[in-house]
Amino acid sequence: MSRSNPRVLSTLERVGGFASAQEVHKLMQREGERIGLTTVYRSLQSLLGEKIVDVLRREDGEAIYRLCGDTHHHHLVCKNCGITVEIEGGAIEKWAKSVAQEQGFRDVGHTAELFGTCADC
Amino acid sequence: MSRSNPRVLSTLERVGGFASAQEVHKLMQREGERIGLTTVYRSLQSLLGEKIVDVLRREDGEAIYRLCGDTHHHHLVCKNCGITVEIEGGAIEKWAKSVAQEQGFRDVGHTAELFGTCADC
DNA sequence: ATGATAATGACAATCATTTTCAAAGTAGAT
DNA sequence: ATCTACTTTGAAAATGATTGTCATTATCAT
Repeated sequence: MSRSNPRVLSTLERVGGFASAQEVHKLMQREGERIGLTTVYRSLQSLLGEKIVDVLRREDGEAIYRLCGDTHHHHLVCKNCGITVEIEGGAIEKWAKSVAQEQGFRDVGHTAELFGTCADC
Repeated sequence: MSRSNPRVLSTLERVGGFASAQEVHKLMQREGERIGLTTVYRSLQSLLGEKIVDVLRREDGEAIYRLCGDTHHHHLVCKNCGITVEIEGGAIEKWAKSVAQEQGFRDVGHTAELFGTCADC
């Protein structure tokens, strides 16, 4: 099918935080890389499938990506400045599992995000 | 400026869960209401500003709205048939609160959704 | 009724994302 | 090196949600 373009990954590494497909593309262009927007989208999609990157949504709905570790975690995002803290979600995992069982659901996954105002804002 | 159209609100009440602007509009049309899509968007925007509705994002980025009643709850959705169960989220509330405090965040809200396969599917 | 102000909706514009498809690259066999 | 089958690429068009525009319509106090 389609593998992820390594230059996209390395750019995202360099960013060290969240970036949208459009931003990654612009950044690469600015740095002289010749790559199409389509390829950037495809690569990010791939990386997402391989669980190498995480996706989140900005307030306007634009998808933003960033590298994620191999452990399943959640985010605490500042609504004001966008700073993000990774959170351990052990409590959530347990909760999800028990709720699922109660309701007779199988293969239950979950999303959970916290947002607020950080200490500096 | 622009106040929210009460029919939009009452439609959302009737839905009793999440719905996108497009869905609210379609629903109203099906029920014979004559209203423009633009007005639906504006009204939801208004309701959001007045904190009468909550907004969330679907996986594809489409914005979905729901009344934010006084009891905060979560959803367990079947990926296959779409059936939805409302879940009490006391455990999450506590978790969110404690995490927020640890990290020095204020005014922390959260989103949490569970999805899986229901017993009938 | 009149005029000021706000609400409405058809339509066009915007913008992220996806799809299409033909061209370019790659690897392996001969 | 040449041929062939397969994959990757990217330009351009399509899609779909959301927002902007602006003329028309409703509202309401005078």
